[in-house]
Amino acid sequence: MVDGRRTAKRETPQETSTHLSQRAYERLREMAINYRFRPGERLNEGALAKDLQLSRTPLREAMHRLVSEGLLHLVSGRGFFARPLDVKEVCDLYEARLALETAIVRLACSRASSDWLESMHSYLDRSVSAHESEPLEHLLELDEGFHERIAESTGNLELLRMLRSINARIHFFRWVDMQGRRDNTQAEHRALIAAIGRGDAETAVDIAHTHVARRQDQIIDGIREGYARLYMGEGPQAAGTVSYPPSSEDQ
Amino acid sequence: MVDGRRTAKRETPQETSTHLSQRAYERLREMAINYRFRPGERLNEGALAKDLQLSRTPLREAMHRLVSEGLLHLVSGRGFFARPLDVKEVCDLYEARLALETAIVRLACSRASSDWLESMHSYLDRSVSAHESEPLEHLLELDEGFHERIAESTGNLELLRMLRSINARIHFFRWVDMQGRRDNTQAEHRALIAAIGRGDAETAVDIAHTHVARRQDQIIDGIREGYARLYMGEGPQAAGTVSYPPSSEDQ
DNA sequence: GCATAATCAGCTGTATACAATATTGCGCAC
DNA sequence: GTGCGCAATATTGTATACAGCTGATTATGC
Repeated sequence: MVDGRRTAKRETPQETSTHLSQRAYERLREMAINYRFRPGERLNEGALAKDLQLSRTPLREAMHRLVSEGLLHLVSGRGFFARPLDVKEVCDLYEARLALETAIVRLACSRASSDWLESMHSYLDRSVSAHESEPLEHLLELDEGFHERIAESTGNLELLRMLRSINARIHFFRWVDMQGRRDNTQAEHRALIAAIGRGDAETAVDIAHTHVARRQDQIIDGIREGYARLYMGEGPQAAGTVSYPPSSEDQ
Repeated sequence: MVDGRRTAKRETPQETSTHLSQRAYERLREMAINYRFRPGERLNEGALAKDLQLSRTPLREAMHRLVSEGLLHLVSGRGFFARPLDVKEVCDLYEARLALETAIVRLACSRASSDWLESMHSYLDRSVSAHESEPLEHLLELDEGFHERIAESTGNLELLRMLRSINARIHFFRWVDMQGRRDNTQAEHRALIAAIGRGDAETAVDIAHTHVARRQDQIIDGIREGYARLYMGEGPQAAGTVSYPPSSEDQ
């Protein structure tokens, strides 16, 4: 009666990762990023474990990692919570992203290889062909990919890691924001790559700055809209305990 | 025979944190930051758990968090490893720190309150009095504290968090570096605060940049020295399995 | 009826059990 | 001696057991 689980796992043959805690991490991360949990919702380990078909041990390991990444909260004695919709936090993240992106672009200007420039042009070509037809989600991924590739071009894995971590946490808000206006960022992206190609740091930084900062202005509205979207109608879960946020400190 | 542990815990009365996984996290973090483990060393969960007087469950939870923070590595099927001494990684971290610090100082210029400026002056006064007498470790903490306070002044918790994370990972190398020369950074710190106080972003950024970048030059030597220090004589552990590094990619 | 106390179910945090895998040590051929 | 294969051993990854705490619900006094 003990070992049935381990073999049952094999019944679903296309398991991607060997370890359950890793699988749990990936799935929970996706859920947290997209606010599949209601903001501030308390997460029941038993129920989640059953859902994901594993035991609480690897589940909790995954959850601890997500706490480190700011995607879940842990309250002593009360367990894990989905991150709340925190306006201050999102603003901080946007500001941090702006700082990062600026530094990354500046570095890219002095390091971008011609191979890389070529690959970016073809990346943008592919993005163009995708533009109006694709679902929003995919367009956003293309945009994130664009900026992460610039980070990769610096060769600095830590900057890339930080950018990815921030992108994960603001992903949902950018998605909400994009629903309002599907504006075309293609031209700006081209100009940015051109400037990087010329090694023109001042222009490149200026473009990147404007590009990122423009959204920052609108983001607070976006968060409000996100609130509405999650609590009215189309929340990802059916009937919900709208439970206690850990209520850190602000607003 | 099962419940003895829970009460045994109380025998050491000055327990700071309620949860064992939290305690394990704090202790392991300190150990990882200071390379109390040999670089790349495989960490035996059973032995560690016995050392820390807890079971493997909370220990592994703590370790997963440290993996997220780049202080441990996890290799599928082989367990947890101390981070290796990775020259490329440390260089990346220094570069990222430079970028962060620049952005932080720029923000601080437009946000620093007079209260904050006053508190910084008294912080520097206290640091002066400590200077030549204190152990290196304490001087380094003062320096880290100085920079983290500037980050706090921006009000941006994410920038602060990122700075702290980086500082933890380069702490050891700064320590090694300081052993070479106990140079006086007081004057630069004063000048930096003064520039921030005037809202003079260009000067402030320039000071911060020089201040951080200067060390970057010397850091590679520092890492080499760190190698020597850890492998020759004074390693923190007595007789050791100098076992397999996960051998990521470089050098 | 309202506030407070007592009970109870549910959940978390930790320890332990156990199967599968990795590593070590040994014998043996060469 | 050196390299290979196999047995024994150790260690990981996961499941389960269980004590104590949290929050809720019911009971009780006024």
